[in-house]
Amino acid sequence: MRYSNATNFALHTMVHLMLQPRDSSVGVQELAAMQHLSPTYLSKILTKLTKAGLIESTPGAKGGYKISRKKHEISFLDVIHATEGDTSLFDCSIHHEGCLIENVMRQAEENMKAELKSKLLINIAKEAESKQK
Amino acid sequence: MRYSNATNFALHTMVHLMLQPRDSSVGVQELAAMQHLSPTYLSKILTKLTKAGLIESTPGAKGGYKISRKKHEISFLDVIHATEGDTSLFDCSIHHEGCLIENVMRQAEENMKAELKSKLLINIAKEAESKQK
DNA sequence: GTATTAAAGATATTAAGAGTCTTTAATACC
DNA sequence: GGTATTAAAGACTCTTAATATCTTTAATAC
Repeated sequence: MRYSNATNFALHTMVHLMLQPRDSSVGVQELAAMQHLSPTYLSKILTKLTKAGLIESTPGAKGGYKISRKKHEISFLDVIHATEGDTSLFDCSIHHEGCLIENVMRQAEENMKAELKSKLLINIAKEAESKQK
Repeated sequence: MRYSNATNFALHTMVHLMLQPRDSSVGVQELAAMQHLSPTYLSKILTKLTKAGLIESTPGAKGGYKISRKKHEISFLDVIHATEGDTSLFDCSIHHEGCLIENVMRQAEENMKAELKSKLLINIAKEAESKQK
């Protein structure tokens, strides 16, 4: 059980976009080159982020992607939801109601999600920025 | 991303074995029938649990599986490790050292694992037993 | 109109999970 | 020792999801 590579790429791209000057779009070629990915592949991931409202896309010449207005509210969990979908880590197909085992697993998952929801990407971006200097 | 079915079956089987009278072995046929699984499939899962030291197997006539002596120390995490392996939920292949994103993900994972380590199967077994009565 | 760029669709490849079948080894019982 | 029983191990199949590429379409700037 592992988060997909797409989630990793998405998180790094999000942080990168957060560090761009206001209202400047970055094309998929540049973003893909940065992470050594093919543009078409990263494009799939970026479309998911766009549909989730985490970034905004403008097609056409001089187009590209930029971070959404919600920049300061975007959490790790938001990105994970966008790329992984909103599925449960654990599903007890045997006992449909009130499975004791499932209750424990679900609680652990909820706590992890709560933590990932409390971690904002903007803080990572700021930390990365100050490290570079 | 989801825990495998094997983990679910393993957890249920463990609880069942915990509720057996002391030193009585249960065969894979019985365990499989209970969960509507084929014996050969469940056997694969049971072998993992055996190798992890969570249950003990005796081959041959009148053989089968029984819970290990560590009965009162076995946690959810122990079973998950046995079936899922000991891999990380998240791996940042880009920045090998001190990736800020990876740090956050790893911390969340560690916290979840700590919680699953604190939850003992024996308590679930006892609760299930008292519910049946 | 032309160049540029995101979105969408079709498709191919790979990896992992799920599951079966067969063979081998160990044990109990006669 | 022989037979029935049962776990372990290996080979193999099937299905699904992730990964990835290529092509076409639509939108935008100039």
